Amino acid sequence: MGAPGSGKSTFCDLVMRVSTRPWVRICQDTIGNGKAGTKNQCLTGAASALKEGKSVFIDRCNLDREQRADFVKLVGPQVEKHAVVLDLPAKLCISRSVKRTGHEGNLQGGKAAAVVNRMLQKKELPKLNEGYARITVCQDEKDVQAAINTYTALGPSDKLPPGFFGQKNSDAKVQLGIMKFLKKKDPPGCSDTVSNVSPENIQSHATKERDSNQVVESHEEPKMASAGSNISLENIPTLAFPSISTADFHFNLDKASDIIVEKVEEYVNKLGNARLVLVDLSQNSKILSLVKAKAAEKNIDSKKFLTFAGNITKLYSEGGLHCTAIANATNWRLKPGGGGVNAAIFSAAGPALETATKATAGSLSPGKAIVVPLPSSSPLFSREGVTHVIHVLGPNMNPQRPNHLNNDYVKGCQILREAYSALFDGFASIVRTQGEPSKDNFEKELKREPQPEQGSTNGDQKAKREAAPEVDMNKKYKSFVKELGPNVGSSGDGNTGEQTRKAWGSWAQALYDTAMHPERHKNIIIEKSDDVVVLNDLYPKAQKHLLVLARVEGLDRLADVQKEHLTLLKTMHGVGLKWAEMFLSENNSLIFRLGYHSVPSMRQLHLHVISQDFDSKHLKNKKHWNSFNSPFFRDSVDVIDEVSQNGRATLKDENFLSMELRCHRCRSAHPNIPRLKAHISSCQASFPAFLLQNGRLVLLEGKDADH
DNA sequence: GTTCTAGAAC
DNA sequence: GTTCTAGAAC
Repeated sequence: MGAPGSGKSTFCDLVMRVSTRPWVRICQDTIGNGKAGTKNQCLTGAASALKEGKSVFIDRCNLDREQRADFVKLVGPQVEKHAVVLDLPAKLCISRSVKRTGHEGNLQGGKAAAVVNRMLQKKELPKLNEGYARITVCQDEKDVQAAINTYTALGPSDKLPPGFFGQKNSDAKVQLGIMKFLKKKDPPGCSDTVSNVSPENIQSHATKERDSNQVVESHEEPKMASAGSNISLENIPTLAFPSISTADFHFNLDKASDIIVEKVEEYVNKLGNARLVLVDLSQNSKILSLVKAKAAEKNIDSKKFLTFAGNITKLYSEGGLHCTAIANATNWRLKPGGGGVNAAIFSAAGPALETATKATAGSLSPGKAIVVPLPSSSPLFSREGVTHVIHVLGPNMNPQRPNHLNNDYVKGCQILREAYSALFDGFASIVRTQGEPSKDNFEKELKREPQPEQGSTNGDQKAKREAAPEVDMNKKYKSFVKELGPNVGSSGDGNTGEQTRKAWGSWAQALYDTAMHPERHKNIIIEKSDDVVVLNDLYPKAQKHLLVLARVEGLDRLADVQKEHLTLLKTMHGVGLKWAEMFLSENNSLIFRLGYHSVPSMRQLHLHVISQDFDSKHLKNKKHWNSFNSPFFRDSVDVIDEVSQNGRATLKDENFLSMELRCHRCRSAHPNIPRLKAHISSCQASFPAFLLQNGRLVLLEGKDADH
């Protein structure tokens, strides 16, 4: 399965060239005497090849379930069905498709892009319950090569293990480094096969689209919105737990990982929609990779069980992962200290946890766990949204410590199983009694704290608002580890405020100087008050693009913003809004968005007020586009919400800037800036749902960005 | 932030 | 040959 240009034919060819298995490739592009044929021809061809005892590749896009269902149904269970999904970046597929139809000139190329876009919008990843014994999802060239190797090595009577392989993050927000893919040489000999990959799809769709514009204008419901935007947020009870007994208690990692996976598998379904997260501080954690591999083998739902490298006491503030409960691998006295996770959690939770723990129990025996509700005075509660700590004691295999099991792994494994059962039972009891402890609850809890600066007028918005940060493990984790350094551990607080900051270059000082010395810049300033200065962006990226500068020394960027700046943020928003409305009164077709760059290039906090036409000669590169049209752009309304609730705004990774180019309305992908600009100049699709909410878009009253 | 430009992509 | 991107310099 895969879009045109994803490399299906190449895949088959490379396998068949070396494989000792009798393969037959059924390709709709060539099945009609070397020309494109029909689906029925493919079905018949496949059936007869199977009857002859051959193995068959169905070389066909098969992106939606309906298309592939007939092939799965073709033969009974005696024939094993596999899916290999070439889920490569849209841009790469487009680029290859355009290349192979290029002889017809640009128009053809443009249609290829349109077709790939359209097809990808219909993409449904296959599921095992469609009838596949094995599914392999390839998301980059490395995955593809691995799958090629796997199938090449498959002898005539060999079998592959069943299950789902490959990451399922179909809604990955960042697809980086397209150029890296393109720079790679195609495998030798593929150039002659590439030319006949699925032209039928392109031709037939291209014919249908002959009268339409060169690029897809999706006037349909923008399905891609859910894939590329921030709409879906995890809002579910989550337990973060460290690996029990494998650190100080020296429990064998391989055995421990087996038990973790076994117990997770047992509980993951009992827990309903709740989620389990195995956490380890180390970036190269052996236990994490063992567990990850074994969980994948067992096909455990990756939405319900994840592994996460990071500091368990800062999962929300540093990792963007909100966990309702965290497990503490403690000692039998339930006392702080001793190093490791126990020391870290007691230290981060403050004396409140010690008191609450004492009130619950005096000691703990191996294999047991106790649930301790965390008082709201604990920083773990207020900062991280953790409502419960579950202390758990595992078996001790460390001969240097008292009461060790003398290498008795029969007993050790039994106790470790008990420990995880007790832990997950404890979590289950929280889930049951709390109903749905969610981010919303977390936010409600936070709101209980006195917030003098906060008006009560927008409470309604808050309830609907999408809770703060998305979970984006890889990105988050990378920057997170960079900040913490590899060995920052149990010491607790104090080292997280300072991030690695680039120094400002001389060219980055212009806005700072304007804000601090407005009198020197009278010619460009269009409004000035004690709090802010407003000016037109020197290189506007849209018809209307202005900046509202904060006039506070030391407030260089969003990362510097704290709760004390809430009033200022609201002032800036108000000023920006006023200007947007002024522009709207002159041109009622404009639509505005107000927000900040997560990592600005210019010093001095500045709010962008920018019209959504992006019609500008200054918009020249990917960074320009993505800085306004990826999660890197933080809407002012969200920043205000986050700062008022958490005291800081979430910043998104700079990697978003190299994300593939997608239309901000219909979310279609485009191979380069000129093509993107040609598309957006006429795309009238409705904006993604995310932008239609909470006043993120500013437009004329009565006008509807939805139509 | 932009400009410049080599070299890749087309 | 022309278009486009990415990285360095500023």
